Amino acid sequence: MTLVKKTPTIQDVARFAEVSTATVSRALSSPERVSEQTRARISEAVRVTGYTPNQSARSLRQRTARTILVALPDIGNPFFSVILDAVEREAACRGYGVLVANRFPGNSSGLRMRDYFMSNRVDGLLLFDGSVDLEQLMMLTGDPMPVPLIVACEEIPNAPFHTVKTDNSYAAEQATRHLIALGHRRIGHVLGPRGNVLTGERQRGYARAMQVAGLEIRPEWLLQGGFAMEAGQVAAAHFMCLRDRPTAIFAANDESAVGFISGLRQRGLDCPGDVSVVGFDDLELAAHVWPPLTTMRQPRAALGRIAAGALIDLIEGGRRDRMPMHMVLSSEMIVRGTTARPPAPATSEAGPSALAVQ
Amino acid sequence: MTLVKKTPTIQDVARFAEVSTATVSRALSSPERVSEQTRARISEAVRVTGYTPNQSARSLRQRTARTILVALPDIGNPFFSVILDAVEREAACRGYGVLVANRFPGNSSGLRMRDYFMSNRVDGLLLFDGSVDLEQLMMLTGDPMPVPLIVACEEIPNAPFHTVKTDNSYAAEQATRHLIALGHRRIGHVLGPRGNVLTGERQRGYARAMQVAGLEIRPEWLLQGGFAMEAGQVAAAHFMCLRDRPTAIFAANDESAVGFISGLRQRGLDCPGDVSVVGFDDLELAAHVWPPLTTMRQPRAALGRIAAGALIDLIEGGRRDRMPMHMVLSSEMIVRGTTARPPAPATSEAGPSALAVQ
DNA sequence: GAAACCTCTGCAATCGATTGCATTAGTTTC
DNA sequence: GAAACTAATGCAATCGATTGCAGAGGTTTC
Repeated sequence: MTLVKKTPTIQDVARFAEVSTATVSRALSSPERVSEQTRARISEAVRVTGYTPNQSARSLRQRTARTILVALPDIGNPFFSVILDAVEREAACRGYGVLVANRFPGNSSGLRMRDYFMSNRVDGLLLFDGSVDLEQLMMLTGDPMPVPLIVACEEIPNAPFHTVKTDNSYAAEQATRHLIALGHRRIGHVLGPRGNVLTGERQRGYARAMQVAGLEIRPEWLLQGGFAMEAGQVAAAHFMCLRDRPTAIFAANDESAVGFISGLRQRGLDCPGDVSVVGFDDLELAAHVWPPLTTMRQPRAALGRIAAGALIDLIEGGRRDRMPMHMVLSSEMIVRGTTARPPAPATSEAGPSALAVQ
Repeated sequence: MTLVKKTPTIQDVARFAEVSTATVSRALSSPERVSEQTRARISEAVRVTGYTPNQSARSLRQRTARTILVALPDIGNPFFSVILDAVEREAACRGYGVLVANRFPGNSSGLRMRDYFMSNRVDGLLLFDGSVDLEQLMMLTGDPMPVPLIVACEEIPNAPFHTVKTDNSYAAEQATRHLIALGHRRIGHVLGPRGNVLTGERQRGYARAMQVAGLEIRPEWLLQGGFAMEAGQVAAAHFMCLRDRPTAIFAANDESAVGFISGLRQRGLDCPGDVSVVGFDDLELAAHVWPPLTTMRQPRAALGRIAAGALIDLIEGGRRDRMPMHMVLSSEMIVRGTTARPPAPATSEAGPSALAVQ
């Protein structure tokens, strides 16, 4: 009914409440500084006019945007989208908006982020993309780290940033130990994408578990892979070519695990009958494929929430700590249907050679 | 090296280039209005100072935020996250930022969106969430639709908004026809969530295909479902209880299809050996589960791109057309491994009763 | 050569909220 | 009862870019 000509401003509220704009502003941001009755008049005026503060004006004056920038390598990936969900929730609760920036082809991403900061559109950066150019980033943050920045999930080696991540290496070790505990001795690993930090950490965890158990790591059991389902399928094809196959595989993530299992199936091998497989991440997918996937759960929602919260603390605290802070969340083993004891014949067949090596 | 004390402003550029700020502003936004040499001096000054326009100041003056708000029911869902990806790309290309707003518990979402507009943080709204309160929305858009708004994927019935979506009903009809063409006569449908517009459209398409082919639709073959994998698994449990089972199922989406298939498997039924299943959406998942899922592909990336483009056109065109525009993208049948001819015994068994009904 | 017309540039107001400083009125202290 | 203090409010500058208006200088037109 009420045809709104223009969005109401603080002036309108002030006029209606018969006070100055300064008083209105104070009534809204620090109510204790305004007398009870004036406050009541202003509340009423706000209600009647339907006033909402203009964020641009506020940003301009206060030099804060109440917005964070979330940089992701791939929003389309369910791994990240669940995290983004949690980030958005946390930010919204604390009155912040969330701008998303997906990785761009080329390495222009760093520049794009720089632009967001320079143009005062965002107050802080939540970086999930480890591939951003380090130099561009350093240029962004300057020396005394003037830009609130948290690197999450991925990690930029040797860079002095706050990080929030999960215990990748230890989790990978646990996943491998689960297979060992089941009786597997010949265990392979589908690697993550080449050059990725996480790939390295998970491989290290796998290697440590094998070493500790005194098991052999054959180079041909390290299957080239990646974080996509296709990569898992390709790894399965390579797996089939092995003359001396492992009885279990630790895959770098759930998607490669699922691709790997479906690749096995296509070629007549059963999981977990012939080969046990353990994944990493615990995507929704994992519980619902058949057989349901045994995997290491990464607390993705918690990670998003904590990262966003920490970033906003950083923004509001104004303390640009010299000491980077590292928060590590722990993962959890979720045992489902893709892992089982090794097949009897395979074990006896492999027995001698495995012993011979030790 | 260069320790930046403060972000440079247009004043700094003006001083360096020895012109007024007005000229700098014009040189950047309408270069043809500034002489060649002045322009060169200003470019140089911009380069040296590292100037980037302050977006808050610009927004305040021009009353545009160069930002769109994308409202989603569930960012964590891969269906939407791929769309969001495309939206972000398109928006970025056209110089717009993307703020995301996930659905909030309660029905406060509409108010939250209203706030974004009233506070001048966003110029337009891309609405993927059909559950937003219609009244709150109308209040937002006012009568002559002053707020650029596009409803995508979902649709708000009887509301005069621009829409971008796929041909759900027709696509569902095609999916069902595929099953009929394979020789199935007893075909069931795992429904989407109750009350959802898409659920209705897909069910209608299913019903039309069945009618046109002269096939019976038994009420007990309409299995309660939803868009989640769990829902598919529950539907499979109900399916098993049927005394007279369909030989094929059209599931409302890929996730319910995958859940359904895994539910069948758990209970000893094979797909497509015993039951053929066709899904809807063509998520990444679909190609990589085993067997790979036959499904109707929705052009999600195209949808995101087109919706974002149309919204920005709307914002920039300034033409608040009275006539709502409806863009319909078409889906594509993707035949993979979950559909096959019906099993011979089941067909002969069902033959008489099916004939009797006709 | 006066009028009309460009082209280029600067002045200063403007967008809407915040905030340092000043002012008024009322209260406490000794 | 003067001094000191506190509480509540207003004035006006400020954040940084954009833009209507006007003026300077030059060119074209008749």
